[in-house]
Amino acid sequence: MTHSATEDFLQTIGAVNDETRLRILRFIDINGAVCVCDIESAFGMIQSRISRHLKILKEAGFLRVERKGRWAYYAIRSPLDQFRQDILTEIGYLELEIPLLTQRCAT
Amino acid sequence: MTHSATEDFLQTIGAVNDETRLRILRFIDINGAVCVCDIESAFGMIQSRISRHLKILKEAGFLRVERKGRWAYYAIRSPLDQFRQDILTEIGYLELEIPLLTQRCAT
DNA sequence: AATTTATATCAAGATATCTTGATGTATTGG
DNA sequence: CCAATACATCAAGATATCTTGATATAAATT
Repeated sequence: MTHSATEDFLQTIGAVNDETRLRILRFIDINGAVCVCDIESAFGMIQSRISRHLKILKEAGFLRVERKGRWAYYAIRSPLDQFRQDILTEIGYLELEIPLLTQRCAT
Repeated sequence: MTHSATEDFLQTIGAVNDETRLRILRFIDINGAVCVCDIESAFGMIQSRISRHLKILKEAGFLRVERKGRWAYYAIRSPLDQFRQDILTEIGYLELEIPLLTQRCAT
């Protein structure tokens, strides 16, 4: 399904209208490509919740996925258009609680 | 009540996460200071609905109000910070249905 | 002072979004 | 082949947001 510019705008805006997604987006921005279980353990949130938020961020054009074996690596989509880049920059100014990526789940 | 940077961001984003508000914001951006009844008649929406959306846009930092007699004139707040300006610019690219301001209600 | 006009706000129903727990699918390792 | 792991998706309840209609306030007009 294709999107009008307005639908695209609202989808982009809607994706960053949630603090959990802001934190996840920033976490990925800081750490680069990470798999779902990395986020899950760093944030202490259940998997379905993380998966859902990643899907929303991906469909809004902020993230890309690359599957390797059983893992799905999410990273900031590149290149980002100017507007999404502006949003990401703005998110960088917020005082979000971003957990540390202490250990990676992929062996 | 004061806001954290994150709350401010979410309030700003939340304000433009609604197509009606995008249209109202753009309408004001195009026409300059307008009163509530101008918007009401141009959009063919009931007054409480317009009033509510204006309040949300004002509290999110996009609009200012100036009261003159019984009218309340809403205009784009100036100066706008860079991020809100970026958002407003982006809204300018959308194909929104913006009604014409044919007649002003203030005599 | 009473009425009209412009605007704001509130309560209630409709709609959308978020979270959780359960289930489904695919890949890897035994 | 079977079990375990990583991830996706769905259904249901909780929460938030939007719309409408009713009511409140305040200024202007009579």
